[in-house]
Amino acid sequence: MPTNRRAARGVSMADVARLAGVSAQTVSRVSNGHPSVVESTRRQVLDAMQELGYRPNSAARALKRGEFRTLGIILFTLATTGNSRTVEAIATHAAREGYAITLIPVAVPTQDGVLGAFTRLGELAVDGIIVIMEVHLLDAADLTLPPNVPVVVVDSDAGDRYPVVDTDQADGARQATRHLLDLGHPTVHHVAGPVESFAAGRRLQAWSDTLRSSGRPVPEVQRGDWSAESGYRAGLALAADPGCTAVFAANDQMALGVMRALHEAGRAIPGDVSVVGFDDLPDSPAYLPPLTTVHQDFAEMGRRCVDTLLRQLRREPGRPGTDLVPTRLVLRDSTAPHARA
Amino acid sequence: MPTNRRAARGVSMADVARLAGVSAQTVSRVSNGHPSVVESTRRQVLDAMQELGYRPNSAARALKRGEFRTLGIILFTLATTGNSRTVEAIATHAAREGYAITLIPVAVPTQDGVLGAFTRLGELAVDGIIVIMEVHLLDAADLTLPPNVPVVVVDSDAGDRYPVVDTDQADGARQATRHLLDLGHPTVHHVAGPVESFAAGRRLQAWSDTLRSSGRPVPEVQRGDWSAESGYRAGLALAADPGCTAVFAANDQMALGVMRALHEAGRAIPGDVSVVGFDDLPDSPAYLPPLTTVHQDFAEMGRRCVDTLLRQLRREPGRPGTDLVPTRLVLRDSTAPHARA
DNA sequence: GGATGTGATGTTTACGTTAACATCGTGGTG
DNA sequence: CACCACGATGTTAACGTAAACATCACATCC
Repeated sequence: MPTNRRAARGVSMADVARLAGVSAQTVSRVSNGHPSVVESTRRQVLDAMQELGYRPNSAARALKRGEFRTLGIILFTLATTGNSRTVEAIATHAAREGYAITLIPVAVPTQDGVLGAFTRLGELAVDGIIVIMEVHLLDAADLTLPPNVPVVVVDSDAGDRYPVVDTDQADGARQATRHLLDLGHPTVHHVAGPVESFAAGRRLQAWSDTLRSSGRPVPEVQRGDWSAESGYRAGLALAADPGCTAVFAANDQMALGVMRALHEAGRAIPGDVSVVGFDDLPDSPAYLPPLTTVHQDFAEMGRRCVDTLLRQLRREPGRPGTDLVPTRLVLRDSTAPHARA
Repeated sequence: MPTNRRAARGVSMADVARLAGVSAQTVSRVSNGHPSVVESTRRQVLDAMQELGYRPNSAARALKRGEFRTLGIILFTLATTGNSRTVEAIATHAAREGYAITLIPVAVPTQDGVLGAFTRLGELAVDGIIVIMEVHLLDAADLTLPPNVPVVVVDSDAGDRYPVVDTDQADGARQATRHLLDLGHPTVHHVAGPVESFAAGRRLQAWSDTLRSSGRPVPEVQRGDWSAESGYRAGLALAADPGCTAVFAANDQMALGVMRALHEAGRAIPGDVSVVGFDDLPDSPAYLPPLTTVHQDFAEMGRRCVDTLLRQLRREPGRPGTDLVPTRLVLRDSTAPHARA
């Protein structure tokens, strides 16, 4: 067992080369699996590396190669399920392609203006950037995306400025609304996400479009902030309206809150009121009752984000514009045919 | 408006220096906010940077400075709330200290052995590593932490090998169990997390210790995997046991599942059965009924992780061993005094 | 007015790696 | 046997930045 007395910090190829009795270039070749190194030499070098605790300096490597093999993700928060699952999917797929992921959390602008150390995004050691938020919110946070760095955007309408990958929000909302109408409900109430969210806007728009094109009245919108708590507040308002028999919540968490409010008000789900969510959280089958909801394919999203970005990096021709990942409605127990009075 | 005709890729200090009519060193000084640059020169340099679309090459910078200003986080998944919230807290606090975060997802070993590109963790461009999992699981995944890189571990008992930061699992579980006993329940049933999880083990241990030290019987443990679905299955088993009046679930999601199972079995919560969770998810106040649970302070965890790691990086004296973040019990509506028969 | 200090800027060099080119020996070929 | 091809290894230079040192102009002091 080698005694790693010597600090790894500062062990360079030159040190390894000296100990192994070869040139630094040969060490480099071994380190990169280059074929033209004879087995005996290779062994010697590997032994020397082991003994000295050598590890390649990726800064030097990146400098030489002109790339970091790292992608950056800019977002406000990981706290929403959508974001954390998207990030996970991106990280997994990027790893498969040999890229690491750097997380760049941006303090919300309202939050006493402290932006941390990332006022100068250009200094980040990344080859490309994935932005998970509305682009104009970046501007609001006083951040400018570095020019000439490939960018992909999620949850935004920046299709003209950058390639966009997104869940097909509109189609998901349409399916949810349609489903409730098909069950015979005269109309569908909506608990929307925050105004700043592009996804929330698209879901809202598709909901009202669907109602309108079916000649149904469009009830007043309840605004939430994605949290179950805000859904609860919206639910209290809806429970007070006896004409409300069907609710489409813009995400599962708010649907959870809505259901609690309805339950407390003595409205049975789905007997009196049907509820549909959006996201298909892992927990939603365990809600009371199990929630009918729109399934988002986060893994596919992550895959497409990475692929789109890598295609730009490699200067391959990419279809520009917006790339929509399909959704599908998952039927569970929170929806039922309208009980006609 | 400058025409960014020239590709930013390849714009170096030398280019900026040439255009501004100064030396590269002066550009460097401007770039780093060094004080001894006269205002007029600084302006010239900044204008030249702007015109050329210059952005510092962080690889070269890292090479020169010998540090990346980046911390790596190794984990299996972001899908659990605990992980994603810990990561978010770490990222936020690290940013405040001027460090970026690199995410290193590790495919679970069982998952057809594909480890992606990270077999050689040593090549990562990070100054320190935070491991969010049991260390021995890393070994199982055939990964070796690079020697001489500062490491902090979360959710592990590696206290002898590395500094550990963790939630005070034992105390949280003790509070939960105590609370139920104090309400008069003869004993407390437990829905535990998966056997691989250190946190799950600690919660289980503290639960049974608490029961034993109070002279109570220790019921058979139900095993879950953190998911609401697994909690539901455990809940079905518990609902079948008329002697079960108090349940401590090892996390909120499983508590959610337990409550659904109890509800379906016609057991009222908290009338017939009291339920306590662990985590205090943002959603748990919206559960039916709002869940009494053990609050974890993820922000504090993230802060301590980063601080501990940075202290090692700066070679400051650090208290070694395990650093426990306190928990507190949040009382809501899912627990009530035992209704004596 | 010459010595001295000070602040602004320039020059040199090294960080660790790898592409490109150079060298050297070995074995095969006509 | 002279020549060439080829595989293994070595040498050189460059990637972009910043520390250390050098220089220069000018103000200050006796």
